[in-house]
Amino acid sequence: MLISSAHKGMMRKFVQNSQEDGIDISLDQWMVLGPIWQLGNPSQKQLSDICLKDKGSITRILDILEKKSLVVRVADQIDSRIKRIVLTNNGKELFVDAVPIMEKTRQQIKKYISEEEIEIFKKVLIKINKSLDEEIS
Amino acid sequence: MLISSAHKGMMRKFVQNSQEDGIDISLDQWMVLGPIWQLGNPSQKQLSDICLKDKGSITRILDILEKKSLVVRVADQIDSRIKRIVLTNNGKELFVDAVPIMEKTRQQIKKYISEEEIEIFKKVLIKINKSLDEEIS
DNA sequence: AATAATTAGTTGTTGTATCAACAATATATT
DNA sequence: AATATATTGTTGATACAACAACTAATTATT
Repeated sequence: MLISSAHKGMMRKFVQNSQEDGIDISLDQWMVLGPIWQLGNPSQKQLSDICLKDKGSITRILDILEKKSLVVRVADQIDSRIKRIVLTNNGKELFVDAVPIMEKTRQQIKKYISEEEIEIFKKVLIKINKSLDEEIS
Repeated sequence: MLISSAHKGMMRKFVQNSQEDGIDISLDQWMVLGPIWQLGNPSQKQLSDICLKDKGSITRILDILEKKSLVVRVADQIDSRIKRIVLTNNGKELFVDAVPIMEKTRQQIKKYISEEEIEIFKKVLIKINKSLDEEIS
């Protein structure tokens, strides 16, 4: 319950901050856009692995990002099953604009939390994720 | 990202455990069913407050729960705007069956985590939620 | 008592999630 | 080379989210 609430709250906060700065993007769209930036021109498969989202979800988020002309799909020359995702100039701009908002949100959230606490917090999250992975396999 | 991943993983785990035991319920449905049990016959407003969900979401989840005949809506005698949510016998049964699954899931997740770590983890989550509340008001 | 403001619940819209079925292309097997 | 298997992406179904517009009923105001 607490996790759910914190998770939701953080998402809401980020979107809210973005809108205050006139950027129209959802957190999910952001969470896909980020990895596209970092990975170069990833395939949708890579994105779905990194973003922890279903292929189907990625397809639909990319549909939206493409409609907003932030991104284009380019068929891979070698393996024509693969579509590589390329940021448009629009997309790059938006990304650059959004970075400080991300940072601002992070600061707002961490305001009352010490470094040690954050370390332990992260450790626990990682452990939780590890336990879950174990059971799945 | 970590929080998102842990949150998703835990939800998945619970649903998976439920299905293994032949119970067909989503975590969201469960998260509404629980409070109905605890609060007696709550109004939908109470549910939406406690579950941290929109009124609209509650309406639709209850639609589903009613279709599965786990729950019925009963108009309040005094204030006829209010609908009180009542568990059917089916609903009560399912609830009782699901409790040990919840517990099992909790144990699986906490396996490698010490009590102290959990305490700090909770504290951080509460702080995060508090920071977020602050900014909203 | 009549009107205004508030509250409870429903419904529509848009965005997203998972799951499953499917098409197209690549790779492995024999 | 022909068939079987696996992989990538799309699509449809169902479940959920936030937000906003709306109805019906209750409470406050004047």
